[in-house]
Amino acid sequence: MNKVLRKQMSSSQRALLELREKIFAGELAPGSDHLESELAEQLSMSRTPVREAVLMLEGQGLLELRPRKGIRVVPLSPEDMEEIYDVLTELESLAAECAARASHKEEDLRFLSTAIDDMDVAIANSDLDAWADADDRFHTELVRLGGNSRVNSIVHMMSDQVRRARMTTLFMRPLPTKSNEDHRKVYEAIKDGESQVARDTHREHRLHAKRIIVELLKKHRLRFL
Amino acid sequence: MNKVLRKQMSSSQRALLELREKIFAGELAPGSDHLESELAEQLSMSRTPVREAVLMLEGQGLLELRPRKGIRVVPLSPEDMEEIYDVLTELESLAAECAARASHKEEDLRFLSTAIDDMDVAIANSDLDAWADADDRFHTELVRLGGNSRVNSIVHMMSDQVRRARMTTLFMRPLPTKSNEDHRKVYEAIKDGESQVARDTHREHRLHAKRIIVELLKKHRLRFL
DNA sequence: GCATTTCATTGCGTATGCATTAAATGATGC
DNA sequence: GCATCATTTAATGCATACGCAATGAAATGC
Repeated sequence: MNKVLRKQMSSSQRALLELREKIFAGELAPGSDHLESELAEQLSMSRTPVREAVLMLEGQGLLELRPRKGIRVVPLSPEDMEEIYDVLTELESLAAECAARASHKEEDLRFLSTAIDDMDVAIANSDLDAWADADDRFHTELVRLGGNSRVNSIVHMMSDQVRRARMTTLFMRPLPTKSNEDHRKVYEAIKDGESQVARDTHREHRLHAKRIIVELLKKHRLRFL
Repeated sequence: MNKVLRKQMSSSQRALLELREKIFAGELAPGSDHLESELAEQLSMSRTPVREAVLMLEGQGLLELRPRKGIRVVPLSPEDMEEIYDVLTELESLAAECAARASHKEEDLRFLSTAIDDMDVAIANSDLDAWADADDRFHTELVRLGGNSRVNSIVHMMSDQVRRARMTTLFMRPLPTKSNEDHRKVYEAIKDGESQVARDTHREHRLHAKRIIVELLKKHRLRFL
């Protein structure tokens, strides 16, 4: 995130952003507890804006407020992952359906196709970070094209909740070579306005991804991420 | 809400509850703007806990913060209603599917069947308030039985967002006599563990309800509720 | 008149300090 | 030793104060 933009930001905004980053980076470890005053010092500001940021992050499911026990970075159990993937499956499928129905012009779908191409390249280079980035862009853009702002924000919220865990599992699973076929099918369906196909294809894609992740977590006995 | 419990509540909690009530009751009108200090005075507390409550309510989509313009009670357009109903359709269908798959014992489903019976009674008495209450309980319980805590909280959030509008439309539409047939079908499917039937039936039920509401809003040219 | 600048107002963002209350510690009785 | 109660500690919840910055009004220039 741009440091220049940050200068003219309110302290609460800064707290929000920096806490998010620290959470995603694992700098604030999952399951760890922190005091308001401690976080305030880390961010070199008073408790007030920190409290506000923490409240918002609690609403987004990233922190848990336990008065006098500490502010906990919520850890994810495999069951939580299942919950989240189920929500993502339903809402992204809806988004795919709506995107197809909206009959977008091909140029509106450029971001989507670029993301798909980037994933191909990333896989060819075995570049997992690049793949994850492109995959993120695909899903973000898909949901944006769906045009439902609630779906959009919920999906982003859920994606944020699994962000940390995703980084971990990404390097444990086999290269997602086949997954881009699904992405292409979804793309084509949207382009051709085949809403039912878009929906069903994406749904299958997501259900499959969920199964892989859940088995992975079970196999490696990862209880909290 | 119990007044005794409220005594031992923190001011922020009280602010949260009372603002919610005022919003649902229309005492804070949709689209209206308010200053922090104004709300603080109404609730006879300082700005600090009000700010905290307002932040949380913003996160729940009930308020919109527009610094120096006022805190706006977000109004719902017909498009917003469509968005919300679409989310509810997907997530409640998922919940129905999961509830069926979870193979609950019949006694676990008692709340559900009671709610259905209550709707029958309410319809027989043409008691719309009682019907709305029972319908609410049905959907709440359905989602609870689904066992996905994220689905649960999202559905509650969306239901809160449409709460006001629902009250209005409720009295404009014909008595929902047929709708209880759907509820019963969903109930039976859950009891018998037929997850696909539960899902599809509830989905149809919701899609139908959405169509009715949307047409109603169009017909009456209700632009903001 | 209309546009532009200046100025006053005031709502908000943040820091700070105090009151509250939950947890931890120690004291007392059994 | 162990349980119970008093005491201490310290983190939170809230009120308050203050400065900044945005907004609207007034004043000035064109």
